[in-house]
Amino acid sequence: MTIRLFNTLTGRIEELSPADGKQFRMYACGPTVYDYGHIGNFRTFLQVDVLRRFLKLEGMTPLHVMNVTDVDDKIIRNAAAAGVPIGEYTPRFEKAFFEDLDVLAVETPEKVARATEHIPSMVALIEKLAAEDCAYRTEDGSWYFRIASFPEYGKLSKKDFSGITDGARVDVDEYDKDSARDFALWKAPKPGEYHWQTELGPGRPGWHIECSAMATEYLGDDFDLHAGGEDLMFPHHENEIAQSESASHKTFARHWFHVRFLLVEGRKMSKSEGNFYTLRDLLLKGYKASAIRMLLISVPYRQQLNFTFDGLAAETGAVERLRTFQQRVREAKTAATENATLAEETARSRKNFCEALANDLNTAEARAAIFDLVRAGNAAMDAGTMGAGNARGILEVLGDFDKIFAVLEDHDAEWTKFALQWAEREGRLSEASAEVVAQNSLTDEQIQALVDERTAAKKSRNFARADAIRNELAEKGIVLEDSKDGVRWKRK
RNA sequence: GCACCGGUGGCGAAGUGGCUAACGCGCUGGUCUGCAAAACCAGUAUUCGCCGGUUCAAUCCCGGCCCGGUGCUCCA
Repeated sequence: MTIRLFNTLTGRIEELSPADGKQFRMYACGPTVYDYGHIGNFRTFLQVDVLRRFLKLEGMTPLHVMNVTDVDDKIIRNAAAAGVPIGEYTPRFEKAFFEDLDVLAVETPEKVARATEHIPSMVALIEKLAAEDCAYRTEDGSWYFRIASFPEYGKLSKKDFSGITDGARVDVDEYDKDSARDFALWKAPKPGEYHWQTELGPGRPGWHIECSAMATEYLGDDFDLHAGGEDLMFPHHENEIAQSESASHKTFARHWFHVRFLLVEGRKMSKSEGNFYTLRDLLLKGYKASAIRMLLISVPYRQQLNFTFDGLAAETGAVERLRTFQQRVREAKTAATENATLAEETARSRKNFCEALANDLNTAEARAAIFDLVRAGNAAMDAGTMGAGNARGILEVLGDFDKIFAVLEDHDAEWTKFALQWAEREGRLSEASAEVVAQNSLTDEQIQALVDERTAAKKSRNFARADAIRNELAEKGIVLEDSKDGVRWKRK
């Protein structure tokens, strides 16, 4: 199937295919590991995950490179405040970041590249730029990119820089608003600052050169797609293009994929608004990992997403419905004859699902296609008209759905427990909601023992005792489900 | 200020120049149950921010206005 995706560079929806016909080479800007990731960060990583998973479903092999920025102004500042070298400051946040990706079922890219481990590539690239007369050194020993040497500057973000002054420059990542100016490639160390001793002189790399150097090292001068959050379009990605194309004289990334920001309860997420949430904040509040993934995925990437707690609760229910359905199809007694209508509906669901994703990654429609199948399947099972072939077909479609959405397997309880243990280690257990703590105050074995006692009480028609146990568990957020073949329980 | 995106039922949200305006949650009714819960089924927007215009026909195209958001500065 032809995959069509919006390309920021051309402003059009275009066909997506690997240049070499087989391996899809993509680069995605990763985290700056100076703090825990927030849900806005993860929306971007999740949408890139959906993209790479869909490429795989369509038979392509991704070669996906992601950087980890482990040296920049913020890291230097925070590490100094904590009184440790940056090399001791970043590992815990990098570790936390990858743990969070696991929680959200985000696949690990084929290659993860740390900035501090690629200094020589960056130095080589800057030397190349200097040879091309696109980079120059200043009195303090820093190196800058000469924007005036790259007439196409602004082609990604559609900005007009024709009036740019040659030689105007800024030396830090964070600076006061002025005009766009030459950006730093290499920053000379301030007194006492950590630095590398290189052919360029002592210093550390600028933020933009890192991605250019590492993308080129692993993917070559030109590759299929470059991804990131919408805010990175300018200046970060614009600068990457300027550096890379000035050095290689080739088109850097053919396709640019930008994920829109999310709002929280209708407002921009910010610490001052009090609506700033890390993944771990949400787990400690009792929201399930699968619901968070589902919510952040369900709104197409080019659309602003309004993240709300009502929405999160709704997605919990939606995931539950899908899981219950899968379980029911697996265990259903099938009819002797196949249901032609149901087979048709199953095929249509699968077709709609793929077509929706192929159409600029419309996850909302893809998801709707699966719920259509849930309804049709349940109705057929109610009527006792689902054949064994029907069941196989439905499970196959659910399997494909889950290759993208990855929410059917239930790891929620273990991730919640993981977050609680982390909070305990960090002395942050007080941030957990009372309900989450209560839910995890009993072990699975203790719960099962109570459930068994209730079943026995029911059998001897001691409903008072049975109801007392049910209430006791309910108070701890544990719900029971009576069915013909026994009792199931779960943490709500 | 300049540039850009969006405003669809109680909430989240898809979509289309004319056909029943998806889907999830919620709500209401039903099936099931010792009673519940869970599960399942069914119903649930004559209407798509406001005002004009184009058109035989507009929620969808054009213009203006109002509201929310984003970029222009570190940010996913």
